[in-house]
Amino acid sequence: MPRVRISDVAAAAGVSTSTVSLVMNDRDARIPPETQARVRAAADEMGYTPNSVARGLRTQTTRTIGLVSDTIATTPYAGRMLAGAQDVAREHGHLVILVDTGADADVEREAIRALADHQVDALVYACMWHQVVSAPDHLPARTVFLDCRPVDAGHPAVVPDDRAGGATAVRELVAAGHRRIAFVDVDEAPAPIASGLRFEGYLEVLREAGIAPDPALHVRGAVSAAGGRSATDLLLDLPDDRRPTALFCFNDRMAAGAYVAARHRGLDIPRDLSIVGFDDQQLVAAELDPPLTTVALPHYEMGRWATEVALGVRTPDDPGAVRLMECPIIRRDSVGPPPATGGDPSRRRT
Amino acid sequence: MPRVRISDVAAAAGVSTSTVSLVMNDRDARIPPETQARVRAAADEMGYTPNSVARGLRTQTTRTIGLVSDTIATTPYAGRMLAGAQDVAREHGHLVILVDTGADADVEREAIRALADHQVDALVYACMWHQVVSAPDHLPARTVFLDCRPVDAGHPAVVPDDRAGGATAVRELVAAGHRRIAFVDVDEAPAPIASGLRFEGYLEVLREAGIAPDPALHVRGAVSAAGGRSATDLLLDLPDDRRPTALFCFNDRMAAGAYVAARHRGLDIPRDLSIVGFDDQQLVAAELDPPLTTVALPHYEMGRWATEVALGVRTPDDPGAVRLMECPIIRRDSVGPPPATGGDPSRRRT
DNA sequence: TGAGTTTGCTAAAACGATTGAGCGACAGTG
DNA sequence: CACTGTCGCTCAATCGTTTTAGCAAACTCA
Repeated sequence: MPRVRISDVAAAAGVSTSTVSLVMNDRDARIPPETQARVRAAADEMGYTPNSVARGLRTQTTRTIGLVSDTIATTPYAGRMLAGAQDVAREHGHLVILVDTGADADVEREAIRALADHQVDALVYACMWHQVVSAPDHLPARTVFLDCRPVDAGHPAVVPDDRAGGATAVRELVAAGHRRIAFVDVDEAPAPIASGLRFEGYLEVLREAGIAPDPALHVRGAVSAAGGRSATDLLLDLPDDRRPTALFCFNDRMAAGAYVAARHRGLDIPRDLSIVGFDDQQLVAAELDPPLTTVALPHYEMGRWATEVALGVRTPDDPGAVRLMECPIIRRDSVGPPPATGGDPSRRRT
Repeated sequence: MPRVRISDVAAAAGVSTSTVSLVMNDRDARIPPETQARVRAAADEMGYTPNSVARGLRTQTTRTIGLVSDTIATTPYAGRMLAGAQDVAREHGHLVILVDTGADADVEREAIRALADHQVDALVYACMWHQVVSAPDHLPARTVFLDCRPVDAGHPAVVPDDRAGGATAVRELVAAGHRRIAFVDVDEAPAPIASGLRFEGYLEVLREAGIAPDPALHVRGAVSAAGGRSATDLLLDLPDDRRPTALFCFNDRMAAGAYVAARHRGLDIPRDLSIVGFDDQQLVAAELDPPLTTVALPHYEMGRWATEVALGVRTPDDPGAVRLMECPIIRRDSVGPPPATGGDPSRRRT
């Protein structure tokens, strides 16, 4: 069965297509209720909804937004950004056209072009993780950067507040009574922005608490469980009086490695060692034993924010500035008070 | 700067819009090379690309496909289906409009409507995991089901071959020499389709190998590490001569729980116990220690297949039948030969 | 030379909505 | 009664393409 057009409805209701359009869009109050009712009845009856393509051509607005990302879709990591974007789009009657460029510049250029050709009303340019990008050319006017910031401003951007997140993590540890707190960092080059920022937060809280930072407590490893494990081994090899009682890990996967390292020495978490991670990756943080206390990346909220400003339903408090989104702490069971004695902890598990 | 239209190019090249269109679409061989070159030069110069909305209206084809899913985007699980769909779409010059319904029937209905209004050329209806769904009404003609099968046929569908996948997993264990192989199943009600199918594969291979199935070796637990752990505990509590030497776990998360249970008894994997999982969830399978041998769900391939048939660039070998996609085994380090003796394995770790 | 064919292009009609201008009927007013 | 306003609707243009039909000139051939 072919689609029903506005002219079909018009014929059925005995009016012109103009009238149908006017009624369907509530655009002319002068049309008497009876006629409105008649039109609406006909439309419902026939299951009419306007063809978006035709409408788009006429109104120059398609009720779609483009979402281009480097690898958001193919990776488990940041799906909730997409969910946030999606939800906002739906709330405002928009559809989202997603294109995952696989971080290929040619694909990206082509995608942006294609989205422009499709007349998306807005574009959100998303990255997998917090980074600085050189904004591609020919971006639509309404473009918002998500989880990345363009080198040259000009478009709104939202990223996680990694510094504050780092501070939150460390503050949790300090509040539990720890004073020897290590930062299990990544050793990638160039260092991810998040790394430096979280470290800043770490130092800030140490300063707040009057704890002198010990360079030996800042270790690095690959971004993986294995990397976290070997970095943690370095820490646990320190002499008793310098060994940390708590770890702030760059992310949950590295924290998982820290668990392994601790377990291999018979250390109990959190009795002998407290750990806080970052990212709140369900599959790892919640499944660890004990479940990991961690700082969540506000992916969903960032996705919402970006889409709201792209759609123009929200204006940045401080246009021009990069919006920092708060990273909340998720308390689970990997943080406790430091062990009473500095002595060698039991090698037996309870 | 406003978009450049075909009429701008026509003016610049000193021809009519018809000619420009004809040239751009290679539709009339009678236009002499010089004119073609002139038109193309003008178009390139001005950066002209046709407005997809206008073209869509005229040609009744938008070069977009709709992808509606229950929760594919918001969950780490099946992102690669999306990637497969995306890649195929791009290869054929299409864009994908994604809508995640959150498994809400109203949202779904509305989304399908909206996609139809936008005149998507095809629709793929994706599910998070292999299930039977009652196909919603008013689906576009070119609809394909992905990772689910409609109760009433009528549209092509593709799902993983869970039975064969189960067989593959168990065959791996049999090949390593195991004879007492347990199936750590899920205990959800109703049981997921995959559960029954994988169990069938399990039984099939046992039969092949002349091994009598032992009902005590079929245990169940919640779909989580905790569930896997407690189910495994049941198994490890069995008397020595009935205790399994190998586990086939319903999925990787449960396998992770099995690791925990094994470790708590001082069992080494794979020396004392071999384990194979299912799903190949990177974050868990690859990060376990030792890395988990598992059977992969062919999400990417299914996404590709579904999109190819939706786009009409591939026709199902057997239209009407549900396409079963092979689940390949990913060999890592959690499978080894059974322990030489049936005696009590060491409680010390190496 | 004239008829037919080919060449090189264009006019104009779609596609299906939205929307500003406007028209006829009627009511109200002076 | 003439004039103005309002009401209830419609006309027709428009958005930017694609595509069919076809025109005029050049060419071919008998």
